[in-house]
Amino acid sequence: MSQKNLLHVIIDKRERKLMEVLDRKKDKITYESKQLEIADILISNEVAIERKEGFDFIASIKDNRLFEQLLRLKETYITAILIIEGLNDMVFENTGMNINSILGALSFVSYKLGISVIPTRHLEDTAIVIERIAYREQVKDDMPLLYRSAPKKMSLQERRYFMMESLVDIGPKKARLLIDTFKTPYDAISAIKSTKIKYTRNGNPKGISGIIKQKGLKGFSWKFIKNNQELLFGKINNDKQKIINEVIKT
Amino acid sequence: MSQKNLLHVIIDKRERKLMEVLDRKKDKITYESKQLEIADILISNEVAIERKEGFDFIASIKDNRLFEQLLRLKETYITAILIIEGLNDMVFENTGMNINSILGALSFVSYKLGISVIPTRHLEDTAIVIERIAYREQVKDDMPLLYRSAPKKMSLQERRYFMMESLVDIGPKKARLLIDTFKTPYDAISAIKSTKIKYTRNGNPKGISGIIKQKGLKGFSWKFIKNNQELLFGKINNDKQKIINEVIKT
DNA sequence: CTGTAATCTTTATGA
DNA sequence: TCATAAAGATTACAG
Repeated sequence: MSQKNLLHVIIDKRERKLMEVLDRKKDKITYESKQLEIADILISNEVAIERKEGFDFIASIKDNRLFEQLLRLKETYITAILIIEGLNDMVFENTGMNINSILGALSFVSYKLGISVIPTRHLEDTAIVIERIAYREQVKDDMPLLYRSAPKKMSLQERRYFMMESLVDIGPKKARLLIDTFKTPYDAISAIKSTKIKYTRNGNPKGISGIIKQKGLKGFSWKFIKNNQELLFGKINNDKQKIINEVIKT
Repeated sequence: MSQKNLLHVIIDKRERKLMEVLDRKKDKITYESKQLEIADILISNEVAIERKEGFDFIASIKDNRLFEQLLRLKETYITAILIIEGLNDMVFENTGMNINSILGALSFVSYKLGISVIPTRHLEDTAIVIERIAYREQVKDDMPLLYRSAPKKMSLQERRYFMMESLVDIGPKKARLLIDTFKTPYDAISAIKSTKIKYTRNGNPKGISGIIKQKGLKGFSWKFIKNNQELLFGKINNDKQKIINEVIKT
């Protein structure tokens, strides 16, 4: 399998060691070093690789770095590949992390995120994999029998959920509920704006009134309204509001 | 996270050992044993898993069994998963096979065939992976999506900046500028709402008019307004708006 | 990612 | 009707 055409890839500046390994394969593959923002290795405009060493893989699960990086990778390139290097027994055991979490993350990335996971033993293996993939993409490109989903940017809808999650006292569930009910962030925020806190005769807050209540949304109570009105609209004169509520109270 | 719903999978008759392991997880997952022609484990009508132990994985590369099986798997099920079990250094070394061939096959299956490869250490890991995937497919179908782990301990002001950053075509600088100018997210969003896009005589968008323009904020173009109005308020009838803008154009 | 702890909502109950 | 307690969800945090 002689390769007349030299393979060529782009490698992130920080991957010094990988370059050293590739230097020993000069006759087969060349590279250029650039400052890459998203991937570690670029095979083509469509194929990008993120490389993670075993320990860093685990660490990146904890701080959510892994999913952020991989989602960006997937958004940007048609084919996103994750090479996990040296994920051996030792790595699994020498982390205070739950095995379920590690395997769960692995499964999620591979089967739910649709990112190609390739395990290797060490950097030398990784270099081989890179060379193989570059060969397929750049030389043996005559095999188009695979269908891969086009890069998927975050949809508007996802971004709307996303936006509501920057409120306080909220998580994915409530964020979704708000957008699903009110359709747009503006309408959701307007709903919060128009919501009033009800008070008991003794002056204790108890429940809310307004469109959110009317729609029967669960999980939104006076504390949520109070905190988020402050966030969204600034300090509110609660005394004044309280009086009003006394009057309009049903 | 109590699982009221019991997970259920179908396992090929020959996978005796796997069943033994799953028997110890009776409270979480049940299975039925059937004669399966194509896959080893069936999670649903759409998701099927092929399980291969390290040595058999290598052996199946040699005799071409691997690609035959996996291609059939991919043809039959929407999501095809390959669990490679115990592919450790020993397996790599104790086979007369070229390392390049093994890694090449691995790469091919994962990135070119588009099959989800999940490496595990042993059968126990495999059982966990099966349970995790079944859980996602059968219970957690209403995906939490990608949600950003919003920094919970943030001052109100920081959170306002943060909220603006979930707009499109914006970064930390513009987000800050918006809040510093309009004080609250609601006022900032209202400013975007009331902003109009100006058009040239030929009907091409050019510049904006409104409070944002008046305040002299830099970096907010008609594209920014258009994209974020869509995000915040939903589709806008641009034709109608265009006409209005023609009239009010300064 | 997962599992568990902390927190908040809602429902139930008694005064 | 209000206040309190228990039950049920959701979110926060650590690993």
